[in-house]
Amino acid sequence: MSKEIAKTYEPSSHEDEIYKKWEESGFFNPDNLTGEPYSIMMPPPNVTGVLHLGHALENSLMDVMIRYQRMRGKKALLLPGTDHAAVATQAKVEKLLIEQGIKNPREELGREKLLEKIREYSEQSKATILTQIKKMGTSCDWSRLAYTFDEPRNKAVNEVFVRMYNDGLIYRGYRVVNWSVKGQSTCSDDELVHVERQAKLYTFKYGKDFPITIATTRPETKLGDTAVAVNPNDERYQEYIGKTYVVDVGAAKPLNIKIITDENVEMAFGTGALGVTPAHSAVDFEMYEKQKAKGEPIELIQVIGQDGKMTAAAGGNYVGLKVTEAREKFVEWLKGEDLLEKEEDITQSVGTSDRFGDVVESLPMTQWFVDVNKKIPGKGKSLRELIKEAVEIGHNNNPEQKININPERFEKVFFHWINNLRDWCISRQIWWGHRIPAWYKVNSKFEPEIYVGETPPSGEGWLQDEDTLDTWFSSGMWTFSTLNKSGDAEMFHPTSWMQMGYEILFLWMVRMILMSTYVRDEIPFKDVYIHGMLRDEKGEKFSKSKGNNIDPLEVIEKYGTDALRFSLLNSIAPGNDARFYFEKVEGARNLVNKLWNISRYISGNSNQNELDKEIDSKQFTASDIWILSKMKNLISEVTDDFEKFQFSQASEKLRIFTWDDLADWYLEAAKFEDNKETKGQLLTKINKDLLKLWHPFIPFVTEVIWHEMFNGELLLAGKWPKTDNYESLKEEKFELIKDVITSIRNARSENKVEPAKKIKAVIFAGSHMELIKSQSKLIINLRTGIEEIEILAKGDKPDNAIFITVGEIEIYLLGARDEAKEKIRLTKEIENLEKQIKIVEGKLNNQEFVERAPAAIIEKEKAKLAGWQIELEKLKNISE
RNA sequence: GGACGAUUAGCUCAGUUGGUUAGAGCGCUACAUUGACAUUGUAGAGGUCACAGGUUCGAAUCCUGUAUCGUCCACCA
Repeated sequence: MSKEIAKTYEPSSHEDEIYKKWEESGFFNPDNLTGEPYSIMMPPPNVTGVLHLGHALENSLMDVMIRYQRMRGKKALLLPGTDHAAVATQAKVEKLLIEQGIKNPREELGREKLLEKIREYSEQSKATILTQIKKMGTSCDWSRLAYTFDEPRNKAVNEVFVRMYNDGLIYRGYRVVNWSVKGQSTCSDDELVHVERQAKLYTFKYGKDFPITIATTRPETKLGDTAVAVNPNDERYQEYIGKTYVVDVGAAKPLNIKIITDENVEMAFGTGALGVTPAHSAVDFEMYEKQKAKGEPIELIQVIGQDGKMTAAAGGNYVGLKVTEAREKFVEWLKGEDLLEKEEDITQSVGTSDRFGDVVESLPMTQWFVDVNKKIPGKGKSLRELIKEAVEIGHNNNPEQKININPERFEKVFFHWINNLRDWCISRQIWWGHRIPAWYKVNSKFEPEIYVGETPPSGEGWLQDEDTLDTWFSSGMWTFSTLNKSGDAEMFHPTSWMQMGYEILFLWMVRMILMSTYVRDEIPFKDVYIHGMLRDEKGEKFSKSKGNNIDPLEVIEKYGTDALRFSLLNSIAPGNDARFYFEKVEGARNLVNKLWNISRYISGNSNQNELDKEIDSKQFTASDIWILSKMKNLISEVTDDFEKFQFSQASEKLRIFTWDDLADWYLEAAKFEDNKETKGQLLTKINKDLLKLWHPFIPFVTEVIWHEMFNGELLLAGKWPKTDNYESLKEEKFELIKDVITSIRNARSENKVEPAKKIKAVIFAGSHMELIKSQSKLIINLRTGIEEIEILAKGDKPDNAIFITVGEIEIYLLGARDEAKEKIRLTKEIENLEKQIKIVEGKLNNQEFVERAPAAIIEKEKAKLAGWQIELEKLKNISE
C-alpha cells in the first residue's frame, strides 16, 4: 500500500472497478473452480419493479455464504435469475395502463398487444434488477442467468405438466374456486390474504313453514341454496333428515331444500344448522360432491356470475344486481315476510386477492388442478406424502435426502400446514404466463376431444387452452430447471442451501419440494435458512403505499455496499424480523473505515521483503502471544458460526477482534515494543487472515486492501484461513497487563487527575515480578500518564498514594491523590467486593451446592473467592 | 378459534445444550485535539432479564399459567 492512500476509505471510487475485476476473473463461474460442488439458487426476484432492502438482505445472505464456500475450496455456484411473476406483473402493468387512460387494457389492446406491453415493462425491470444485484457485490455466475419465462424454463414447464397429466396428477375439473372479479381470474388458496372486517350475521328461515332456522353473512347466496346441513348426532333435527322442502325465496325457480347431515357442522354454533350453497362455497361444494357419491344428490345453482353480478338463476328481481345490492334486497324481503329472526354485528375474516385486492368470490368453474392426494403411479405415495416425507424422515426414507429447516421451529409450522393441504388450482385466466399445453376440438361425431402434449397436435381444428399456469408452477422447478447446461443437474442438484423469508415458506418452499421429489426423485435442497422481514425503524413493513421504501442503491451511494451488507448481516437473528436504521449503516461504515486504517498502518510498519521469512517465535512478546491465540480462536469460531448459519454472530466476533483486540490493544502496544521485524511479519500475517475472514461480509474493501497490499491473486479466490497456521499458545499474561493498565486509567479518572499530569507508579508485583518488569514500557506508554515506574516484589506501602490492586499485584500512584475522591473510590470498590464475596460464600456454605454441583464449578467459585478475599484485605488495610 | 413467536439498558438487539459480577451498537455523562483512523481515543452511568408459580445445589435460559404485542393458519355458517 503506497503512502498516498487516502485516510478514509471511499467505496464509490472502488466498487464498480472491483466488481468488474471479479467478473472478468472467471471465479464467479464454478466451471473454473475445482473441489466439491456447492450450489445456491437465487430466489428469483419478481420483475414487477425494483429491488428493495429485503432483497438486499437476501443478496447479502446468499453472497456471504457462497463466498465463504468458494474460499473453503468448493466448486461454488450462485445462480442468478428473475421471475416473470405471472399475476403480479400483469396486475402491475394493467394498473399502469389504466393510470395512462386505457380503461380496460385487456379489451382495448387484446392478447398480443397487452403481452407486448408487459414484456416491455418486465424487460426493463429485469435490467434494473440485474444491475442492483451487481451493485450488492453478489458473486453469481452470470453465464447461467435464468428467467422463469424463457425458453429452457418453458420447455421444463411443458414437460412436467404433460408428465403429471399422464400420471393422473393433473386433472381438469368442475369445482368451486376462488375468483377475483377485478382480475377476472382464479387464484389458489395460498394467494388469498385474509382480512378482518365487520359484517352482519342474519338468522332467518326460508319460509314460514320451513322447520329449521339458519344463519348467514351472505343472504344473497341463499337464492342458490339447495340443502340444509345438520350434525348427524343432533337430536333436534333427527325427524327432518332426508326430507326435501320446496321454498320460494324469489329465485328463478322454487328451491328444493334437502335436509342432509355433515359431521363438520357444529351443533353448538348458531342454530346448529347450515344453509348449503354448493355453487358459492368450497365447503358446501364438498357436501354436494359427497351427496352425489352417496346417491342422494342435491342441486347446484349458480346465482353469482364471473362479472360479480347476480345471474338469471337468482330470479327476475335480482338478475344483474351487484352482490351487495342483492344482499340488501334479500334482507328487505326477509323482513317483509317476517322471516328474519335476528341481525347481529360480527367480525369476519374474508379472503381477498393478494394481487388485485378485491374480495374473492367462490364460483363453480372448470379449471386445472394438481391432485395432492392421489397416489403417484409406481410410487405408491401421493404428492402430499412426498413433501411431508422429505422434511420428516428424508426422501424415500433416506436420511441423506432430508431437508433441514433452520431455525427448527418452522418445521412445526410446516407439518401443521401440510396436513391442511388441498388440491392446487393451477390455471389462471390472465395472459402473462406459461400457456397450458392442452388443446381442444370437437370431432366429426360432435364429441369434445382433448390433447395434452409438449408440442401442438397435428391435424385441423385444435385450439389451445386460453389459460396460463400459476407462477409457482414454474418457480417450483427453479432448483433444477435452471440447471440445463450439460452435466449441471448431476453436479449441482440437490442444491446445498436455500435462504428465504418465512412469508413464502408455503407458497414456494413446498412447491419446490413437490416438483423436485416428483420430477427428479430427490430433494431440491439440503438446508433451508429462514430469515425474517426487514422493517423500518418504527417496526413497520416497508411498502409503496406507506411511502417508507428505501432504495438500496441510495444507501450504497452514501455509505458503500460493504457498510450496507454488514449492517444487514450483523443485525439479524435467524427467523426473526429486524429493523433497518441508518445509524446501523453509519456504524458499519465506520467499521469498514477502521479496517482500512488498520491495514494502512500495518502496511506502513512492515517490510514487504520480510514476509516470506519464517517468523521467529523467540522474539514474541506477551502481546504477540496474546493476539496470536485470539486469532486462532477467531478463525475456529467464525468458521463454526458459518457452518451453523450464524452470520450475525460471526460478524460480531470479527468486529470485536478487529476493533477492540487488534486496533485498541495490539496495535497500540506494538507501537512501544522493540521486536519490529517480528512484529511486521506478525502484523502482516494477521492482517492477511483477517481480510480473508472479513471478505464474505465486506467483499469490496477487503479486496481493495488486498490488492493494494499484496498485489497478487484476487482475495475472492483466496483460501479460507486455517487454525493450523497458528501454534497453540495458551497465554493470559497480556490479559493481566491489560487489567493493570485499565485499572490505572480508571483510578486516574476517578481521582480526576489532569490528563497532562505525569505521575509516578510504585508496583509490588509479587510473583509477577518478571512479567511486570518486561511490560513496564507498555504500562508507562498506554495512556496511563506514568513517567516513572518502580517495580519491586514487595515493600512498604508509600504514603499519600492512589492504591490499586489487581489480584496479588499492588499499584501505588504517587502525586495524584485526591483525598476525598480516592476515599469514595475505595469505598465503592470495597462495597462491591464485599457484595460479591457474600454471594460466593453463600454458595459455598450451601451444603447442597457443594454436594451436587460439578467439581469444576466448585473449584471455580473457590478460586474466585480466594482472589477477592486477598484484594479486599489489601483495600481494607490501605483505607484504614 | 388454532398454531408459532416476541417481551433483556433510554433506543435497536445478541445471549448455542442451565454455571464468573447478564453483553454489544447507538444514545447519554466527563475528559482527550490529530500520533493508522475524529468515520478517533480514554473512563463512566444505566438492567428485579414482562408478571406469577414450579423444577433445580443453581434459571434470562427448562416447565405451567397470566398479560401485552406480532405473524401465520382456519369451512363458525
